[in-house]
Amino acid sequence: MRDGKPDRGALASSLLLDWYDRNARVMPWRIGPQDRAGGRRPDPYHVWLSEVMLQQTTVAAVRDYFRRFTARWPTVQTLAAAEDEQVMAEWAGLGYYARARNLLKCARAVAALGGFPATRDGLLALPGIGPYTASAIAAIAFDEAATVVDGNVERVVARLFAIETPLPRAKQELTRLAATLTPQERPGDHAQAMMDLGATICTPRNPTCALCPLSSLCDARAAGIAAQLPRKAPKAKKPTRLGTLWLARQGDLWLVETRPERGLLGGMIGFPGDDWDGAGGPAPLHADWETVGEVRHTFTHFHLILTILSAETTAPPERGTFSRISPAALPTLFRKAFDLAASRPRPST
DNA sequence: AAAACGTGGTA
DNA sequence: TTACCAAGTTT
Repeated sequence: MRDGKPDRGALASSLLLDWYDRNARVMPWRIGPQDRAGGRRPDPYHVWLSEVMLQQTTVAAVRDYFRRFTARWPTVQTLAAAEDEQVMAEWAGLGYYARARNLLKCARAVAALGGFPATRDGLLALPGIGPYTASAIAAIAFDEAATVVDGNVERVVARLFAIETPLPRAKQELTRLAATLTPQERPGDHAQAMMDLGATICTPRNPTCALCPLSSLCDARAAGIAAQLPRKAPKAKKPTRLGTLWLARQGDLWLVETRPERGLLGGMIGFPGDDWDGAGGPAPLHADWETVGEVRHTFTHFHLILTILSAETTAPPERGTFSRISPAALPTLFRKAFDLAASRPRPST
């Protein structure tokens, strides 16, 4: 620019936006580039809700959850007024349950404020909103020229500038470089374009460079190392843990307990179990327990193999409460155990 | 600052 | 089956 050379960031952004105008993915929470140009704005509530759901979660998994949440709670005020258990139940199966707890805290804070803060800094102060989400909402809902850096953007930028430093060490440099691409005009479309490009063209394994609007500017492409970037530090092997789950039944009622707010599956309904450390533990009530099978499940940082014990009983429990449950309100691990025990034939009365 | 925190799809 | 990956945040 000042030196007369074309600004690489501005050129990249321009090419990217042209591509986005023709190739933007359609999503329930998104205002497409055409409507956007016509002056339509996305509802900040929709942007926030979708962004939180999309944290470490695929678009395919989020779609139906987003539709159910917005059908049931059309505004942040209605969500703020919802009961915790209802929101946790609606989130069940989506994972990372701290998001749902923070979602409610955030909705209540926003309702108390009378609306969403319109700046990145203001958004950053809210629970469950970190650097990525604050930038995304600021850019998409409020046209702030904030730089959005998610896994897609890290990959696109690492390749565009051929950054060979492995993640997470490269994070700061990638953020700095991503900022050189962020335009003052259409920052929200730019952010979504970067993510669409990363999700559909500049993919982790086999990038389709032939279709990429930025291929002529891409250093990694020129060096023939696009598919090798970004480099990542090797991950630790997951340990395997063993445990037991007790599924006690009284007709249509099952013995369940609400898990502590903090920690794994926090705040969710679950069946009583031991500590999943292989040591076993006392059953929640005295009964003639029958082994009905085994459930294997993998969490972020360990594999789990649970023995599922079941009993039909009227004995008083030492833990938990007998309740009518909806399998859909259970985290996936417990839903697997439920499916096993519930499908078990039992003596008719 | 490293570790905790879910799930389902894909190679 | 195993490992990686997906619009990260919190402690």
